[in-house]
Amino acid sequence: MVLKLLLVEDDIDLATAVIDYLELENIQCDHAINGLVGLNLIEKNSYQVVILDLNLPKMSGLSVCESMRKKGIDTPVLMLTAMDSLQDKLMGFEKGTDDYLVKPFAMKELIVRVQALSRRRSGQVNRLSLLDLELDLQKKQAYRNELPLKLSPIALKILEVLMRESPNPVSRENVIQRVWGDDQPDSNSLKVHIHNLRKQVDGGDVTTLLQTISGYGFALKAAE
Amino acid sequence: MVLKLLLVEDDIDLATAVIDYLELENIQCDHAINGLVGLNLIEKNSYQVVILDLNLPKMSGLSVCESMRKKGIDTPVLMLTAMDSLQDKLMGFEKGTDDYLVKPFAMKELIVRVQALSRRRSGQVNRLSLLDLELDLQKKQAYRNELPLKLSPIALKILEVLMRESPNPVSRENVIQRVWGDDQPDSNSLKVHIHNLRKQVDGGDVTTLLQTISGYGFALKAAE
DNA sequence: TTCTTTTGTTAACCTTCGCTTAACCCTCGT
DNA sequence: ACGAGGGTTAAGCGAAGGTTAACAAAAGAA
Repeated sequence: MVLKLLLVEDDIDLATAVIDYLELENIQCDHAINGLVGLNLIEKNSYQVVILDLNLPKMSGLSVCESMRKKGIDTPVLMLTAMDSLQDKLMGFEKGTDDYLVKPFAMKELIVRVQALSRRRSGQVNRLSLLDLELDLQKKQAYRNELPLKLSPIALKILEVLMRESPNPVSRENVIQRVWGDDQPDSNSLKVHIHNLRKQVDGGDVTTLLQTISGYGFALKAAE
Repeated sequence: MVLKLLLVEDDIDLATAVIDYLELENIQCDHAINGLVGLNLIEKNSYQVVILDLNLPKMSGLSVCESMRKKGIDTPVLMLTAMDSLQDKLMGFEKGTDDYLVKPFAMKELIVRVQALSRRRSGQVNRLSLLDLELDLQKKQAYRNELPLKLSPIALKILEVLMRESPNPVSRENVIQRVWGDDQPDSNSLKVHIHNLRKQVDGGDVTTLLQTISGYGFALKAAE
């Protein structure tokens, strides 16, 4: 699955170095030059992880983090900082930061920390389950009520994304981004795949799990 | 919310120190003396976070982490280590570790890292509440008295605006601006949405929360 | 290779539901 | 009494979502 990050950093040299390095690892990374621009991008697009510099023009990394949390965006945040004082770290965690990295840092460490943050939502664990719905990522096979479902590769990916976020909803854009990455179909392809997925998951005589959140996206959970 | 952790650590002094400190913060913590015992506990019980020492008798922290991941348990893991080499960290992240802490560490930092790890899982990131009225921004779902309300996207937005300002009133213009932005409807649309919102929020046999401030706008608060 | 099967995309069509609109009602103050 | 501010209701429209089938592309099998 495609990783997409946002780096908010005013030091151009550092930023390009990071982005270049990430590219080598096949990780796509947008860049914002200050906190305000960053916050706008975060609201508009959906990222797997956001990397924030602590000291930014216009709006500090902490404020950005605080604002996005208040808006209900819970994308994992990795904070970059020149300082190593405990106080700073504590402050950051209070505002909803997920991890810290002290400058200067090794590129490789940045990568693995980013991956650790995103993994919680993608990879590593190979069996997901929700009630009687199960997904074996090794076998690339899903089951409902022990019975195997017949899912196309894309349907499987969509199911994976939804199960990772369950019971929270995922926006259409977010699903599309995480399933197709950048060459996205320009039609109602998602609708069709959701339809097929639904037929398999909720097809039998069972409680429906795949819910539509009007004007937003979809969620996997038992109806309330 | 009550946090329940497992600490796997062979250094008894360190372990008791940690557990005592956690207790002060009202965090409950089980203790395992070696990797094998730890792994068994992890399988049997369910923890919000597991704290693993890297060097353990019987079975190293890394192996424990690897094993639990292979079994499909995706509880967040915080690894404690005496070493600070990049290699060790990389190795750990590969096996599915979520975070690292180098000994010696400040207790306070341990706490916040544990909290950061657990927060991510339980989705308690953003919830607004006023008495028995709650709004989960993640789930895009509001509750009154634990019961889910059926709200349209616009009603939800209005509710969010009012809850953020509660108990202060918000002017009509302000609500309209924040909900519709620039292409505003030129009719009594707001009236209708408020009406629908009211039906859901104050519909049951409960104290009314959505008050009209005559000549100005609306406020969410208990009537006086 | 060639034929077959699976999978993904597209577009046309249908259905449902949310939003706007307008008409009407109620109440209160002057 | 009547006008203004606010509340209620229902109709209609349009967009969002769901369904279906045809075609294209890719992957397998022979």
